[in-house]
Amino acid sequence: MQAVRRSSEPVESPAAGDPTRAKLLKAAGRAFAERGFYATTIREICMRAGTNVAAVNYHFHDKIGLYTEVLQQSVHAAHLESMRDALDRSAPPEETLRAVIRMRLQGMRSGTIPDYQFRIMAHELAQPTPVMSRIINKVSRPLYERFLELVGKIIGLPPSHEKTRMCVHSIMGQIVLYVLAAPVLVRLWPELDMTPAQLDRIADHISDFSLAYLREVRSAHQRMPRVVRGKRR
Amino acid sequence: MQAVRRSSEPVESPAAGDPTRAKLLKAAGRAFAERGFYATTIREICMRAGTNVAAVNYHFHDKIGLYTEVLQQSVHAAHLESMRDALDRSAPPEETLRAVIRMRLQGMRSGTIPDYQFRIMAHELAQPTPVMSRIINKVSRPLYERFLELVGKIIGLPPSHEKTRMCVHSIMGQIVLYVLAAPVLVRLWPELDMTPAQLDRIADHISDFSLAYLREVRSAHQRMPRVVRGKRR
DNA sequence: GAAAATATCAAACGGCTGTTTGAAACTGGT
DNA sequence: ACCAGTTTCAAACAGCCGTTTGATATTTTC
Repeated sequence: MQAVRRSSEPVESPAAGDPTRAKLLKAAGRAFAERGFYATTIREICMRAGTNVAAVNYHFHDKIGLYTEVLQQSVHAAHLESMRDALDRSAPPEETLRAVIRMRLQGMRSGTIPDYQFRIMAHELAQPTPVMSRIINKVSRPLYERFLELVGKIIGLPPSHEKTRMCVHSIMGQIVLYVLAAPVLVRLWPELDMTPAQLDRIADHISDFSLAYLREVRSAHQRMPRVVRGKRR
Repeated sequence: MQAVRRSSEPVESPAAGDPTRAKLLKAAGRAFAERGFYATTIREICMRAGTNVAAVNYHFHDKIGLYTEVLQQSVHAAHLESMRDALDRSAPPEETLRAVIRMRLQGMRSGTIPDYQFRIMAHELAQPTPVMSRIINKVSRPLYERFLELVGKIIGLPPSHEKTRMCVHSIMGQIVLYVLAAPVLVRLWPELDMTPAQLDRIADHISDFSLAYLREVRSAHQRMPRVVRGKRR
């Protein structure tokens, strides 16, 4: 009937001026994080938001339009900025690595925004939606490349070197396990309660675990630096 | 109308004597691995299997009955046996670790049975079904505990020690990343093609990466063994 | 070879899905 | 007080879902 509000509108503030739109985004974020895009129903979102079923189609044109906007707004979340800042800060690289790992794991506390993002990503990994590609290129790639640079600095190899990439993957994997497989881990190890203190202990372990190898690689180069020079891709 | 075949029946052979039952199991395994339990439709399975829609309800009573049997049969897959064997073999623990990691990653080649299992597990992590708990206790827990023993032997700590657990998680995480996040990794690093040769290189990297820290922990104990003795859980 | 048990089939069932509709309730400007 | 523009709402839409039905085909049993 009426001209549907598209994302090209000037208003970008999250909650001001449009209560039902904001309520829908909030409820949708929660719902999508819990059950994924396909399993979440519009009626479920609207019930949580306390709106009519038609509200989604009126404000976001589509179910996937709402989903897109939920992911879009999560891109601009504050914690991502701070993560980028931490990666760009010119502190000693080993220190930066510790800080980033710790930050990522603290973002796992349930109810936080990065927690939502991670859960949505878990659903995307299992059942990709057409929206995923954009998010990867916008969010994951810049972080990934900064991570490559950071680890490359630590081990003394170019960022695009295969070994640098594999080291980054090893660190990412350790973090991702606690996010994606948390329910399984808790079942295997009931004492794992994910309190802030335990998350810090886990973060420290991941740092220690990873730095042991990274230092080994660096000192191996410093002893015989001629072997690995070709900038393999 | 008729007595529905239940799993208590004596016949357990996978493909003999009952073509449509076997066809359904095969098609369902593929479909569930690709799209998960909830997103897979009975009609889709039956179309792939070339049977009538009612066949699923006749042979397995339920959609979830079929799913349960698919998971059940995957438990008895041969590669799990060989994995258990490898973990129980009394070879030097570091060697065993290398072999297990390599085995797990080679099982990632698409189309193999362990690949199916991993993909189904990915869906379970995102959207658990009531069937998951049983599978975790039957499959994951024994492997997890053998893994704890193996790593505990390497670092010289009891299997239930927190550090042992975290080391196991660090190794698991590195492996799991390549399984669960493969599509994202390929997008971030297009040269990652998952050929058997590359999978072996990745497996070797994970072993090297992990053993660097494990050896560090062991030698730290050997130098001052009094510090960490209390069998924390 | 007739009777009984088993297996397959097309068709339909109720229920839930995303989306649309057109009327009603608001809103701010003059 | 009026009216145009915007937002809400109950109701309905077509379509797919898992499951059931009762009739038909197939196999087994004696």
